[in-house]
Order: sequence, then C-alpha cells, then structure tokens
Amino acid sequence: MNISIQVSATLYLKDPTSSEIGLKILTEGIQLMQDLGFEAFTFKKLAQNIQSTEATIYRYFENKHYFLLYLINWYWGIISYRLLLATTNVTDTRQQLTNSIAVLTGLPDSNNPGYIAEEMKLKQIVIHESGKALHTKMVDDENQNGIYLNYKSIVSTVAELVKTIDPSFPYPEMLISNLIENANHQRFFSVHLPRLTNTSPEQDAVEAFSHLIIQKVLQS
Amino acid sequence: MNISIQVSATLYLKDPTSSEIGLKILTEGIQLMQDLGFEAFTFKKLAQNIQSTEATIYRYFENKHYFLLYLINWYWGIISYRLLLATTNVTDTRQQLTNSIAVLTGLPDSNNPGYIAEEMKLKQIVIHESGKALHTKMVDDENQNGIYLNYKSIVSTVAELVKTIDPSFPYPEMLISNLIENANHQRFFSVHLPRLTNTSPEQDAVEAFSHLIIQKVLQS
DNA sequence: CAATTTCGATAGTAATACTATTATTTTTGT
DNA sequence: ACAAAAATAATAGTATTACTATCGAAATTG
Repeated sequence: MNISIQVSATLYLKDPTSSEIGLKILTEGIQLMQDLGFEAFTFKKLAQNIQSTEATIYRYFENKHYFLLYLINWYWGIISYRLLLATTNVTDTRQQLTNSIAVLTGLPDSNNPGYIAEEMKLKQIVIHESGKALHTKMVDDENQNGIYLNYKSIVSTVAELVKTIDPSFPYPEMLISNLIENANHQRFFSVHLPRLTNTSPEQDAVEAFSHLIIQKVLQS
Repeated sequence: MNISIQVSATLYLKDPTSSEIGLKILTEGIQLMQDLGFEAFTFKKLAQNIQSTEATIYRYFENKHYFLLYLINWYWGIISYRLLLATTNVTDTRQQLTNSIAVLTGLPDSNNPGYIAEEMKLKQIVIHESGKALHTKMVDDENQNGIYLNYKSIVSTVAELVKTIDPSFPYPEMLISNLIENANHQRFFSVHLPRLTNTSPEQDAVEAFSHLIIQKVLQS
C-alpha cells in the first residue's frame, strides 16, 4: 500500500518521486541531511553518494534550501495524514483533540497505523533543521507560494477542536503551534541541553506535558 | 552608568569591548546581522561598514558563528540582569515569578529600569537567528565550553520559583524553557505566518498567554 | 525506431570563509 | 619623550561552495 503524501509543487523543479534517481535523491538525501546537518550538506556530496552528478540533482531541486523545505513539507504531509487517521470515526471532540496532541507531540511508532518508513528520520531533520529553513529573509515569498500550507492547515484544524471544546479560550492557534514547536525543542534539549528540560530520550515526557497543558488550560 | 554584562570569554579571541574598533564591530555587527540575516552576513561586509578589514575582525572572533553566539550570549546576559532587577526586594514568590515571566516573554521597554540600547536589536537577532546558532553539530562542544551557561542559569533560576510555588508540578524547567522559546516563536509567526498565532505586533498577546499558562498550570 | 527527454561528465564562475604577510599606525611602559 | 610592543590596514592567496553551461550518451516514449 502506497499512500500519496502531498508536497507543494513549488518546492521542486522536477518531481523526485517520478523517477528512480529522484527517489534515490530523496532517500539518500534524508540520510545525508541527518548525518551532516544542513550546513555541511551539499549537492556534490549527495551526488557522490548516489553515484550521480551535481547537475542531475539541480534538475530536481533549485538548491539545498528548497530540498530541505521539501523534506519538511513531506514530514508535515505525513503528520496531516496521521492526524486524519487518529480522528476519523472518533465522535467525542475532546478525544479527537487528545488523539491529535498525541500525534503532534508523541514519538512515532513503527506499529502505528499509517507509519511511513522515512518518518523517524524526517522528524529528526525537522527537529534539527527546520529553524534554518523558516528563519530566512525569503519566508514571506515562500509563504506566498503556499509552502507552509501543510503546517498551517494542521494548526488550523487542531485549533478548531480547541475552539469547539472551549470557545472562550482566547489563543487557540498560539496554543497548538506552541505545543508543536515545544515538542521539537524539548526533544532537542533532552539530548543536548538536558538542564533545560524534564524529558529524556529514555523517559519521554513531552507528550504528557502537552496533555497536561491542554487539560489545565481548556475548560469544558 | 555602564553595566557590565557577562559574556563567556570562550566566545571571542580578543575582547571586543576592550577597544574602539571592537565596539564598532559589535554595534555595526548587530545592525548588519539584523539587516542581512545570518546567512548573508559576512565579515567582509562588516569590515567595509566599519572602514576596516576582514583580518581585523578575525582577530576578535573566530568566525561568524561565534560572533552570533556572542550576540546571543550578550542578550541573555542582559535578560539575566533584568531578571535580577525585577525580583530583588520582591518578597512574594508568586510575584517574583510573575515579574520574571514579564521579563522573559514581554517586550523590552526603553523606560524600563536597566534598559540597554542594543536590547531591542539583540532581541530581534535572537528571534530570527538563534536557531541557527544552536542547532549545529557543534552544540555539545559549545555547551561543554560553558557557552549556554547564561541561558541555562536563567531557566534554572525561574524554574526554582516554580518549584517553590508548586512542588508537585513535574516539569518546571520544561515549562520555563517552553515559555521563553514560545515567546520568540510567536513573535516571529505574528509577522510572517500570522495564521499560526493569536498575537500581532499591534496587539501583543504573548505575555498574556504566558501568564495564563502559568496561572492555570501551577497550584498554590 | 525516431524524437525527445534525461543523465553523466566535464568545465567554469563568482562568492565565501578563511590564512598569511608586511608595512604602518597606535599604544604602552619607563 | 621615546623605544618596544601591539594592533591595524592593505593586499594577496587558497580551498570550498553554490551554482551555470555545454555536450554527448543513454534511456524513455509516442
């Protein structure tokens, strides 16, 4: 079963899922981006890894910034899909929200329905590199081009649940975008700056923290 | 009145506050970092701006990564100092926490006691660039060198207040580091991705959100 | 199977992130 | 006030990066 995950077409010059070599660019690119980090990652190195050339990769992606945006967009596409799975056929709105928070702030589990092989690696890339993709002088242009639609739609969908549960709560979008960003930050801290957090790779408390915030903050 | 703000000595080769030209590197560097963003910022451009040369700047800072770390460290030094001002002679712990949250998540006000001219610009740099400084393969080494001590001590100090107020709350450090990071994130969203937040440059709601979280989450 | 697209191989360019050298200016200790 | 030391300016140079261009070979497709 192959699920098609939507990635905005403005992110690539040629669809990498449309060819053998495009797929290799993706799978090896994910690995290399994880291993080297965004700064040290180059198309030249990736080309060597897949026994191809820089020029070929440049035919698929404008530059490594867009490649990273593609990966991040892909990740949020996967999360969108998992949110859908976690909320359909759930009648209680409160339960829908709880399930959504679990998807957004919990750790991916390879036994989960709809688990995608690259999910874990993509999540690591999102944790480590997404700030570099977002905090750029080009944000506004890219936003105009719909590059953040996946992310914005996730926040908006879950914020709607918040509004249904507690219409008096004044900051639904802020609450959800905060919980999403916080989950990634705390997982980074847990590995590199453990004094800043109360979660650890062994005893993951990010999801529990998120549920607690939701529970304390929303009245129903 | 000149207040000395502590910046870790491992961040520079030669103390930039010790010379005329060093101070020019700082003040013009802050401006240029803000105008261009980290990626487009170069020592060559900065040298031109201060009518000096690359080589001179390289005698003060190893590279632009360390220069950015210096600026961020300086910012957290300022915040440390403002936290101190906001809590000394305040007897009630709850009030100390409220004042601290205001310092950490509110907007700097040039009328505030202890306001420092560069604070606003540094804050903008922290909002836009600090992810790029932190999410690097060198984090662990830099942490070992004490580069994040200012930041960690802030989180630790405020988390202690949380523990005093509600010893049963299980995630004090996570709560505080979250509120700090969230404030910066939401302010970025408010300008570039307003759909993700409920605050705006005109009607800043970040501090109010933060107080609300604290109030709902802690029992006293 | 001819036409077209795609790819690999190679070359080349401008900019970046430095390092090195040396002459000149500034600062400092006495 | 002046010699010694330190700091700076000016210049040059290198390796790497982030591309762009060209062109022939291979694969695809209609």
